[in-house]
Amino acid sequence: MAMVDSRTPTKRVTAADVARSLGLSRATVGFVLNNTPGQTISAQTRERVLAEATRLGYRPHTAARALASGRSRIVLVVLPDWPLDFSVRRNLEEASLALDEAGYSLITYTPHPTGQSRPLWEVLEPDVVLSFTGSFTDAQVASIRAAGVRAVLPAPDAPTVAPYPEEGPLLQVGHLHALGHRRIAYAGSADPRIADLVELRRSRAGEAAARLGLHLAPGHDLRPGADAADAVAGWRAAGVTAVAAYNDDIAATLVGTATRMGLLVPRDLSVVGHDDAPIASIVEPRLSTVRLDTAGLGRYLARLALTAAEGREPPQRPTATAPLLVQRASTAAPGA
Amino acid sequence: MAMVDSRTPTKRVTAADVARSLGLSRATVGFVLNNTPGQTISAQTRERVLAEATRLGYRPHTAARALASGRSRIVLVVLPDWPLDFSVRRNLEEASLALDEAGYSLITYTPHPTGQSRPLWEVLEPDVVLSFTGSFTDAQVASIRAAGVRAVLPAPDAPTVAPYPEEGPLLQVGHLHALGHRRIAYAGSADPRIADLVELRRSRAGEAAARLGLHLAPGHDLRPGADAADAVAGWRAAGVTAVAAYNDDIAATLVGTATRMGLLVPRDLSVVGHDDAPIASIVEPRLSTVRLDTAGLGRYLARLALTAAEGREPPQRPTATAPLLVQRASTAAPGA
DNA sequence: GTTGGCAACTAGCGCGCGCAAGTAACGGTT
DNA sequence: AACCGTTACTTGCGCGCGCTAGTTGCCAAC
Repeated sequence: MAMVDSRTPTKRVTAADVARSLGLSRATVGFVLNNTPGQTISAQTRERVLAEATRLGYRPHTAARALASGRSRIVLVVLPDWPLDFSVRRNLEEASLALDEAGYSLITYTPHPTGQSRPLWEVLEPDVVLSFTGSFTDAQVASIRAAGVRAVLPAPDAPTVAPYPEEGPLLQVGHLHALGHRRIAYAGSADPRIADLVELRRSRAGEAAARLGLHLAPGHDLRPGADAADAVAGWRAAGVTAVAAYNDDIAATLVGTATRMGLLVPRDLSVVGHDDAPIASIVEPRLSTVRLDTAGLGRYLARLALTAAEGREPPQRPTATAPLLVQRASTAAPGA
Repeated sequence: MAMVDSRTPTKRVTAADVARSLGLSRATVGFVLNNTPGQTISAQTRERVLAEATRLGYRPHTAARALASGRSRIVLVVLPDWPLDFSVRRNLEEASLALDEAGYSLITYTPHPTGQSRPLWEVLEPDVVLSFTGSFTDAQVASIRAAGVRAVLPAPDAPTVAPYPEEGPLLQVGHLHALGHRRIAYAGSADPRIADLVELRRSRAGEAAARLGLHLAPGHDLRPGADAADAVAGWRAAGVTAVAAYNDDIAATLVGTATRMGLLVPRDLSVVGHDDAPIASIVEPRLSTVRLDTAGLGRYLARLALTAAEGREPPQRPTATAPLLVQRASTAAPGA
């Protein structure tokens, strides 16, 4: 039982310590700890090494390993400037877990708009730099390449790999239609930084409506937490009975506004969210929403990074399962 | 003009390359590039080295430097689970810039709720690990220390340096008391990962109550999104008219539960949150909450990290970080 | 003329690890 | 008996850098 004094930090345990303590050579210890292929180590020795390593509390020195092997086992994910949706963050967590299993670490990085500080890819020397939004500027690619990073994703010459098929709006509209709603509107987010994604989801919702023989009532772009009384009043006047929202924040904002106006959700207005964020089950009434397979998407992202790190072929289309509509209390038949 | 072929990455330029190209020794180059104190280098040589380094595109190898010096020049900021609003992120950017000027890099890290993957402080071996929320669990501190990190902020033995003095609960209880509430309870989070922080805030609330001549009614630890009908019913039976919540998620969960039970917030129950998270202004009624003033916190954090990294005395605490009670619609006088 | 001091460097070790090359022992083959 | 292949290791170099302990030349002081 090794008692660690927190005041005078004990000198770090190296592979040489483990070797010395067992009367073995450092190389043998290294072979065991790395499972180096092409090396034959007796099962007994392997056991002893592993046991002694844990007993002494050995932790490989990342910098030394990176220096010797030339690979940092770091995947740097470059995030956009705008605040990330809940689903995106879950996605990243999942990717991080998957990478972790393979011995890689995922680090996120939001470049400064000013560009004043040294980009993280110069400091960390990651094996892979991956843009979450699926694009880098030419200057960024040049900078990353100059920093010695082998794998940049997406590769400038390769087509963009869209992690999200954006089928959520289809489920939203389908759900509302199935409940009997015929006048449906789409509520986007007014945040200009995600205008593209909002537009994409809105058009997907429009397509879904068209396929059902409807067309969407005029929509509004809202700001989370801001009062949306005008939008709600407008929809009511236009006979809209249900709204599909860009995400759960927007949906909850709508529900709050409607309640404040004396309306009853879902009787007077059905609202369906997107992402199944925590807020969806916190607010009253709890939000019907779309749950994405963030785990599947995250794993896909991880495999993308892994194959790039090891110079293998990128995986096929994401294996993520289709999104799922979670029905809760914010949607019902019109007037019910 | 060195043309870099993006396909076959050029071998990296080392300090030895710079030295060889000038007919100098590696040590001299190192002294110039590091501005090593106690070394006398002629101005001319210094110029030549710097010029040649930029000409060849020399970039110090972070891992090698970390290995040799024993310091990674990395500051790891541990972020909370909830999404950060824009002002907070701006503060982090500010901190990052300030650290960058001092040759340090700021890396943010959000630990996974599951805790399944290897924490980043084991991988990066940062010089400083800094909790943005001002608290670590004992397990976290132990893990960080075990990873060989010298400076952990806030230090467990020096709570006075914490960026957040945890005065929020004081404001919460004071606010409820001022509204006329005399039977007040505290609602914690049942999440075991933040048990310490929950306990700290709860005891702060208890102290505040005692100072006002009250003592807190028995509390409950809740789970965000889970129905808290039992807790609410118990409080009602005990004559509790107001609840201070650990954070806005818990507060919103309480408001939702109460509404579902047919109670009216704040008439039948006042609820005050903590953090002024986005959800606080999304739900209906909007939550009275405590806003932690993050203005200037970024630069303060940077200075805090820097002094810790270099073993100097920590700076004084800026007065700007005093928390603020934001009154919205979830609190009122009892029965009002 | 010796000494001492200082400016301006250089030689080289060590950080911890990965891995190529070498070695010793042993059993089986020709 | 010589040779080979396999197992189970060991020796030792190199990754790039920080930094201590020199070394050299030159000039001032006694």
